[in-house]
Amino acid sequence: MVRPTMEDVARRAGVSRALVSLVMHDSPKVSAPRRDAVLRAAEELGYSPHMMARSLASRTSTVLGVMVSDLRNAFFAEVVEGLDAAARDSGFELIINTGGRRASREQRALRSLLAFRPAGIALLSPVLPVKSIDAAASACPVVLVSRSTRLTNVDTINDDGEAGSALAVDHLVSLGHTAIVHFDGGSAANSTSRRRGYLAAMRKHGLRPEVIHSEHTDAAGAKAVAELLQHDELPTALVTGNDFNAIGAISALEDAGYDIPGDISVIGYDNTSLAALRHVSLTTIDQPRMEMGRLAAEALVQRIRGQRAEPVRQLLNPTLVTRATTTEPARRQR
Amino acid sequence: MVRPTMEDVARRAGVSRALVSLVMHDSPKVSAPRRDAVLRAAEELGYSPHMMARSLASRTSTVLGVMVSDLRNAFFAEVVEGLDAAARDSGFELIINTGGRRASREQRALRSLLAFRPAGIALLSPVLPVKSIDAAASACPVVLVSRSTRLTNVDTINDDGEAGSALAVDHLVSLGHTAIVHFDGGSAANSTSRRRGYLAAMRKHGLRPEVIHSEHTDAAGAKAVAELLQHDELPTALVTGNDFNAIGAISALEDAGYDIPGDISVIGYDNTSLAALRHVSLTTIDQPRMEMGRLAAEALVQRIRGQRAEPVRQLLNPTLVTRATTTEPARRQR
DNA sequence: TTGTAAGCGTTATCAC
DNA sequence: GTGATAACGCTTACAA
Repeated sequence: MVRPTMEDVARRAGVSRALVSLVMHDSPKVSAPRRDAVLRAAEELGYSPHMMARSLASRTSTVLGVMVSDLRNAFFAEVVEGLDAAARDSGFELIINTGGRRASREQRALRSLLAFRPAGIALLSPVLPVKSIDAAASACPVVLVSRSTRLTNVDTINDDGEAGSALAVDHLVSLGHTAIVHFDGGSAANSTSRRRGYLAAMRKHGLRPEVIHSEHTDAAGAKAVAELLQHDELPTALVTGNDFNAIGAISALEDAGYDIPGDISVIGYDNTSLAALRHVSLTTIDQPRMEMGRLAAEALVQRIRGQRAEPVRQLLNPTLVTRATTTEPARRQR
Repeated sequence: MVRPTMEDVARRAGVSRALVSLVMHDSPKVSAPRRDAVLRAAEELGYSPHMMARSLASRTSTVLGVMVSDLRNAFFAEVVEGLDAAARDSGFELIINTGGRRASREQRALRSLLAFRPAGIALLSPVLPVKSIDAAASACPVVLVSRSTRLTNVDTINDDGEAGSALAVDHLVSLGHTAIVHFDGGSAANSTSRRRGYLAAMRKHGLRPEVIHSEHTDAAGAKAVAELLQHDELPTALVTGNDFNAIGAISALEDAGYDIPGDISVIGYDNTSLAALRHVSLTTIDQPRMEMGRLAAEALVQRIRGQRAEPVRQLLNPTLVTRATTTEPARRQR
């Protein structure tokens, strides 16, 4: 388990350590024969540079710290995948910690990351207090995904939840719907902006908004439908808080004898992989999650390279994915 | 961005660097007043130890390298989550790289990880050649998840795909089914053992097996049903290669006018989050994915601590999750 | 072009 | 208990 060092390579190649260092960074100012000798010696010994030692000596880092609440959440997993791809392109490695959406655990995770003196840190939807974020930002560049801030030394990458909900409402209105109800996402981080977008869009079209409180699960979607069924008159369309909620709602509506989309159109949010299943085929709102990860990494790299000082405020546009759960309203109201 | 060092803390507390080091490791052989002085100085300066320097000087590492093909795959995301939890419990951090299931990329990812001189490495379902794995194992402890090996210096954590399929067949047989068809997973890494388990279980029960070639997607499931419908006589039950395939099959069968499970019982594999949706409510086979991650981390930690030299060969038992897509066969055959 | 030597921020081994 | 001092594996002026 004891690996060869630069010293070993130097000795074997009959040169100095500094020369080996130059070769490893393929510096142009090394003569061909020496370079070959070094490369051969390294090859024979199975030498590979020691990143930590390199980092320490050069006072630079090729590590990007990432704090994510939970990788099982497909949203974060995709953002991390985007981060990873962009980081690799720029020669960085990811060191990942989970925070479980609990401030205390996030605090610890952040401290661990900082101990590696990373070149930059990406915080995905953190619940950390602003002062912790500010403190981190004074140690290295920081980018926030799915969270806003006024800190000018911190970049942010967000998806435009208001625009997404507006897209959903606009789509339904263009199909002829006027009675459109929103199932909201309760305490989830993104539900406020989604609700706000729904309300604004309804008002814009001169329609009366109605919000039923729900959560981001299929059980909650079914429960919200139960509540809805108490009404004298049913809406012709539903804008749900996310795909799971939509699936639960559809299932409950079908159980109650309604046809989707014949009787009621339903639209989800997130375009999770299940929305694409032919069994589900859910019309929904897509956010460019991988893209968000890429942009986060790029924002960090720019700051690391000192190419930018002003904060970046990315607000990504969601798009509508039309599938089989939305159509024109039935004529039953006449 | 220039952070205080141990030297700074020592100076401010009026002690030597060595003493600060002792305090940071809360060594018992430091007098209370000195310890307090050091702690206060550290606090005031916002000092935090430099992991890389510590690693270098102590010739130890608190880093676990992880290579995963794709975090968007829920299976791997959950395994990583388990790794992360167990690593944190033992004081390790994860540094993650993706390999995209391409040997060349995996090779590069592995090299990157090794450059950090990690304490151990976890390879999730790698397609790397054995010799690369062996080479890595000569640098540090290595654990393989979802891949077997004869290398005795490498541990493996696998789920028992044969047992899982047998569980599915046994369940159906106990309900009274005899005409049970398998949709296999094609070129996927796990499909061979699942198919083998199906075949063995059918033989065990004295039943005639029938395999229809398919893939791990819902579209493939639907396609396999189309093929099935050419038959004169339909089976009463389906053992599919995974949950997506099952959903696609169910959807296609319903479109063709069959009731699930009234006419045909269907069983999935993986217990993905979508199987639990009430709209789907799929009977399926569950593998303890988080647990696999935990065990992988523990295997590494044991080797790192020198507590074990013999290889670990974990074969985890899957379990049957009974939901709404399986029931007794209809009597139509009489 | 190549070598020398002084760090980088720690830990570890000694003396005291 | 506490403090020098020599590593750890590498980079980087600066000399040669």
